Amino acid sequence: MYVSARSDYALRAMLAVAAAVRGGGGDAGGGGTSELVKAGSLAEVQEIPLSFLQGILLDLRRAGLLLSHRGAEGGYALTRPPEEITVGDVLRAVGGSLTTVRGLPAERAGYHGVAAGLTDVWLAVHGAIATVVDSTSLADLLNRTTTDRASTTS
Amino acid sequence: MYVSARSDYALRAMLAVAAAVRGGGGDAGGGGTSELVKAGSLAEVQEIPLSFLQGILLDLRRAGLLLSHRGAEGGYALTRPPEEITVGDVLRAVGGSLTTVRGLPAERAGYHGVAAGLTDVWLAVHGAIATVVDSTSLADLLNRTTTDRASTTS
DNA sequence: CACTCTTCCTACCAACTAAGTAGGAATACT
DNA sequence: AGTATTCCTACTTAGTTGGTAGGAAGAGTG
Repeated sequence: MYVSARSDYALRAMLAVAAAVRGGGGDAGGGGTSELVKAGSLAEVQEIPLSFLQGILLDLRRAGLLLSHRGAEGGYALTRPPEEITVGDVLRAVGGSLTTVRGLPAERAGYHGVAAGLTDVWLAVHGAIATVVDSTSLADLLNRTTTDRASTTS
Repeated sequence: MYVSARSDYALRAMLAVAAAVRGGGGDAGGGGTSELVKAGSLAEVQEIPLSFLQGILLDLRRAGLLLSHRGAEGGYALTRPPEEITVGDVLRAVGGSLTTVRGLPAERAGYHGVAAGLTDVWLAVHGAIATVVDSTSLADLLNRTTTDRASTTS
């Protein structure tokens, strides 16, 4: 499994958005879509090149994971609570299929002869990966961070 | 998980070697390293560019999965019975680590702040993949091929 | 309306990797 | 000596990845 910079950045950005809403405004907010986070602040806090990040945020919005507002007080917010967004959702939003064999989506690798059994292996691997990433939500990751390992040194 | 052409070819070549020994000579051979398969015949039966395959076979030999002999009646053979060689062995021989985050080997991705929990996700994914590929041997794949699905049309 | 701030979108660039090729040196057998 | 094969290095080519630049479109403010 190769995790590209794009996927990595996307996850970090989503986590940062989720955390900002939690810590910044908390549960007090009443209205509809308050607590927007700007791309610039995401880039800064997670050390991601801003213009690169903007393209990623666009993908996440198109995939329906983020909503955005332009203008002076614009920014980004999650469309769903962090409990309902999984790592798999984010990965698929920016990266397409989870497993590919030479660029093709696993099930149509086209083997002949003695290699036919390989298709099953790739499908099994795909299933194993999906199980992990689809059962881990952003909320899980945030809790793990703040309770379990509060800023360990190096 | 991206399966490169290199990894794919490596697995198919190993399977072809294992099958050739099985079908060609069987258990009759007495001496040390009989039943050598030539790179050319592997390339042909699995439709792999020969000179590309040669580099892959070299990696497999260096990793201790194949032995080779030069000269007129030269070729390749497995160093261990196909029951004791797993898919994971082959993948690691040609591809290095199974999971990488932006080129780095998973455990040293270097996250700060709210993203710290991601390391655990990648380790879990790595474990899930390893479980699958390390519990599937070449012999498993050969049996699956010959019994379960003997040359299905298209 | 003018101005500012931010997202949006397109095009582009540089570096790297993957896939494949070519040509020859070493080695083994006849 | 001669031939067949593995071995090894260097190279080419095409595609992807990571990152940058520059503006157009929208949203609020005085």
